[in-house]
Amino acid sequence: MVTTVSVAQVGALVGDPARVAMLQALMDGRALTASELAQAAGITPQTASGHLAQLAAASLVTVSKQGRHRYHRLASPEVARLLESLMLLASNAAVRRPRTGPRDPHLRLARTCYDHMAGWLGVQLADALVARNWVELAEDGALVTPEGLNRLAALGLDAAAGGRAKLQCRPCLDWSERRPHLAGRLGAALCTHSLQRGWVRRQSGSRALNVTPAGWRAFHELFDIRPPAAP
Amino acid sequence: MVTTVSVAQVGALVGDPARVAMLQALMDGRALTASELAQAAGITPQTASGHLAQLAAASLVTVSKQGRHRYHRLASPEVARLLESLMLLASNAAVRRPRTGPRDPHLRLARTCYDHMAGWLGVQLADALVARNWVELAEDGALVTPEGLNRLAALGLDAAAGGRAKLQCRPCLDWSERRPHLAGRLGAALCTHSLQRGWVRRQSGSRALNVTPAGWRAFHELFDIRPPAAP
DNA sequence: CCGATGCTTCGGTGGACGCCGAAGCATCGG
DNA sequence: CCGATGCTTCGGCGTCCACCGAAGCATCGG
Repeated sequence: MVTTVSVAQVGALVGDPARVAMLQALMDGRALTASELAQAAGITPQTASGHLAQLAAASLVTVSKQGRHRYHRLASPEVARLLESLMLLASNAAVRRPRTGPRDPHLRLARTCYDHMAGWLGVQLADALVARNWVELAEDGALVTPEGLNRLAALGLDAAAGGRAKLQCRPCLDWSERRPHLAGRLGAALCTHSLQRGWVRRQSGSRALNVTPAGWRAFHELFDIRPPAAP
Repeated sequence: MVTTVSVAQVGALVGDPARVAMLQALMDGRALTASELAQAAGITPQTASGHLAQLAAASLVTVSKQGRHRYHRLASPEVARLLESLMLLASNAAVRRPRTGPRDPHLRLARTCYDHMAGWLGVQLADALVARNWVELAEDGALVTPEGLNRLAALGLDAAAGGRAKLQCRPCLDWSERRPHLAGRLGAALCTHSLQRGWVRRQSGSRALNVTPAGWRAFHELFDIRPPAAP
């Protein structure tokens, strides 16, 4: 097993609290400077520098220097998916810790998960599409039904995804809700579509998404989603 | 970030060569004894015992005792997927190591990947279904086309998957071939179907699959797949 | 040219953990 | 009842590595 050592090396990289904190801070796809990441992880810049060098050497993050800043971002969506898997198993491991995921109510309501929407809103959207039989979701795979393909195209979702029949889909188990939401191209298309129409807005300096009044109207009309009673 | 520590703990578990070797040995879904796992990892039984206790405490593996043996298996498909992600990034990190994956030619030709088929055969099957426009595969999601649903049902694949329209699908990047193969329920159905019809047989004590003469005939007739020239 | 800012490298310290030998419990076979 | 097998716990050793202070380079603003 030659490759085993490599696998363990990657594992060891995500086995340190400081490094994981930095990677999680990058999970929305933004690029952050070394100092920002150091602060996110609660360590000094010189320690962070060492960690970032390791992450870059293993191609988990990429660096681009601009002036005296060095911007770091996740090297690929695969890294984001690795972190997803990790967070999933982490909360499973904390046996019956009822309060899963982040505490910030904004984050719990709606947030980005790399390129798609997660949180309460993400799960509601997934449920709505499943209820309409546009999509089937299993733990381990998703299926967009023929009807769903037509309806989603009629909504203009295919434009955001690059044309008809490009709405590949995959389930992504929601970190805070512990139920699947939509990822893959369909999930990404839903997210960009919602951002373009002004249904949701990125909350600066965070992965949280704010739902606008227009957004609540649209989600209600299209998917019968109302603001939750108890946030 | 309360949960961060948990995430790092799981990461640390997959950051040790011995533990990763044991988890990889479990990746085909079989249950193995502590001694077998110790041998697979190249460590003494007492060391393995400690590792397995940690893995069990974190719910990455489950244990069931039978007589004086204790059988260990992966606790859930999510663990298998975590390892997939890890192996993927690990081979990426090994910059331009041309020879990816295992060296055993049997493993490279065909093997199980938890519940579906991987290796050369798995990738060929995926390519064939994509070429027939039954399936679309993207890096980050899959789509079974309406035509594909009908054709796969006609082959009897839905029976193995539990009924019509239960052929949810997801892509899984092949470890040795570095190209996607089919996972999810469709992938699992293809695998059980092939096993039931005697097209492939499990090679005992390994994740490798042997393709039978009948299998080569079937794969050729249905998907125009022939044995590779250079194994 | 100079100080300030962002980031890195270097050295030394401390804690964590993987490893094995030895010994202790269970279970099976006879 | 006995020895053999499978697995675990315990203790001590060795190593690795995250951490920070201090110092060294780059870049920006003036």
